[in-house]
Amino acid sequence: MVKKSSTTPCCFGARLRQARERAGLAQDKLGVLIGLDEGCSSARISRYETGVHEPPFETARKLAQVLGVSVTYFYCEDDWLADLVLRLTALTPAQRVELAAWLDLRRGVI
Amino acid sequence: MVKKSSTTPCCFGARLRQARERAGLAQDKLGVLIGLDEGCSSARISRYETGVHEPPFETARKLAQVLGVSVTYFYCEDDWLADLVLRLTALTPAQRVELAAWLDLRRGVI
DNA sequence: TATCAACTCTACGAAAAACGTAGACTCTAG
DNA sequence: CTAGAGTCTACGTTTTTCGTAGAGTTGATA
Repeated sequence: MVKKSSTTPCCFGARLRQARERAGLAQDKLGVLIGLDEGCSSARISRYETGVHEPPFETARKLAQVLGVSVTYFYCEDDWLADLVLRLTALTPAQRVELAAWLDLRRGVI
Repeated sequence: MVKKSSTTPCCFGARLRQARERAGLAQDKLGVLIGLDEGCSSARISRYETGVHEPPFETARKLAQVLGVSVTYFYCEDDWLADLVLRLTALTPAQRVELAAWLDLRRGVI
C-alpha cells in the first residue's frame, strides 16, 4: 500500500492536515473533539485529509473551531492567501481599520 | 409559497448570490457558463443560493472562476473577511509584498 | 385586466457521495 | 519480535445531491 506520508494532497485536505499537525493532535483525537464517535473518528479525518471525501460545511466549521483557525482557511487554494487569512483573522479591531485604510490608499476604492 | 426575495440565507449561498448579482447574470445563465445542462441549470444554482444543497468544491471553483472571484470568497463567514478576500486577490505581486511587510510590522511574525 | 416572458423555487425518484464498521498497513519504542 | 500509536481503506448502508418537471413570482405590454 502506497503511503502519502505528509505530502499535501488537494486544497481542503492539505489545509486540514497542516492545521491539525500544528495543533499537535492525532486524527482520532481531533475527530472526538468535534463530536465524532471514537470508533470511526480517525477514518473520517483520514478521508478528509487525503481528499477521498469532502465534508459538509458544518463539519468543516467544527474542525476550524477546534483547531483555532478560520473555516475560510480550509478553502484557500494558494498558500499566499491561506497564510494571509490566518494572519488577518488574528488582527485586532483597530488593526483591521488600519488595514482597510491601507488598502484604500493602494486602490481607488470608494 | 414563501419567497426569500434577495435576503441572504447562509454563508455559501449568500456569497454566491452576491457575486452572481454583481455580475448581472441570471441563475440559468450562470449554470450554463459552468457547464450545466440548460434543463436543470437554474434549479442547481437556486438550491445552492438558498442553502438547500451544498455543491462539491470543484463546482464551487467553476462558479468562482466564471464570476471572477476567488473560490475562497464563498466560504467566508463574516462580511469583513469576505470583502477583504475580494480586495486582496486583486492586488499586484508588488502590492502583496508590501502588504506582507505591513503585517510584519504589526505583529512579531517570523 | 389579461397575458406573456423572464426568473426563481421545489417535490419527486434516480444517482452519487459520505457514512460507520472492521480490519490492514506503517512506523517506532522497548 | 512484540506492542502500541497512528493512519488508511474495502465493504455495505445511509444520506445527499442530481436531473426532471412543473409551479410560484414579478414586471412589462397590449
